[in-house]
Formats: sequence, C-alpha cells, structure tokens
Amino acid sequence: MKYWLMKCEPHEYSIDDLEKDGVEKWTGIRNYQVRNMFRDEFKVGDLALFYHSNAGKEIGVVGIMEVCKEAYPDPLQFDKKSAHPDPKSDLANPRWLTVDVKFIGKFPRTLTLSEIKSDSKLANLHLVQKGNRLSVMPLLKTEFNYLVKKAIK
DNA sequence: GCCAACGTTGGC
DNA sequence: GCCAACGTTGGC
Repeated sequence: MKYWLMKCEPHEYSIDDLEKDGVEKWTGIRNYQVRNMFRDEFKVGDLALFYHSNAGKEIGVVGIMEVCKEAYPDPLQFDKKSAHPDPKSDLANPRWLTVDVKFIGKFPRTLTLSEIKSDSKLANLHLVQKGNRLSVMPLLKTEFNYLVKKAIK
C-alpha cells in the first residue's frame, strides 16, 4: 500500500467538493511522470493527502482520500469543451489517465505550506524541495502519518 | 500579476 | 540529439 500527496487548486475542485461528491475522478493530469505513477503505482486502497495549491493563505494539506479505482483513460482529453483537451491523443491509444478517489476525511484546519516548510522533520518532502512542480507525488508512510498527526493536533 | 523553474515542442 | 521558444505550475 502506497501513500500520495495530490495537489488541486480549490477554485477548480476542493476538499469540500469531494466531500459532497464522495467519489470523483482526478482528471486533467497532463504530465508524463504523473501519468506513469497513475499507470504503474496507484492501487485501490492507497491513501492520499488532498493539497490545496494556489490558494492564498490557505495553501496546504486539507484532508485524506483513498484510491478506489485504478488508472483508466481521462475522458477530458477527448472533450474539446473541457479545460484539458488533447487533440493529439488517440481514442484507441489514450495518452492521459485518471484514477478515482474517495473522500475519507477533512482536517479541522489547513496544515499550511509554511508550517510544513518550517518543520525540519519534513525537509525531505518532495513538496518542499526546490524545483519540484509535480502535482502528484509519493509520500513515505512515516511522512503521511506525521502530516496527519500534525494536521489534527 | 510576476516570475523562477521546469517540461514540451519542433526545426535543424 | 540539440536547443530555442514556448507553455505550465504554483508560490509570492
């Protein structure tokens, strides 16, 4: 079982939206590294932290979700009216994948990026390493547990 | 809105 | 395969 951190801009889709929806697909990934993680590493039962990016003062980790369906083609790549169409993707051989995630819980507060940055125990997180722009990244089990503990404290 | 740091594209 | 130009991410 693996652990992940997944970023989304809350004005596009937030933890509250996921709480309402229960289950939703994580669409719009147009980065090959993330696509490959979806394809090769994401398994049903994996846990992921929901991270709000580009959110002013509320940038940070906001809740927990669970992977509940493994990788399948992202329908938005074939939808010209969507925010993420890819005219070069082929129906017979889709370029981009999505996974389904299920709402597990929302933290009572946002564990902010600045808190994470100022915690020396978290200096190894991909999240705070220079130049990392991946919107989905793996976490160690210890990192996942530490972040959750810190968020609910 | 700015811009640093990446990733992608495409001509050669 | 190189690399310039362009696009994207995401914190500030």
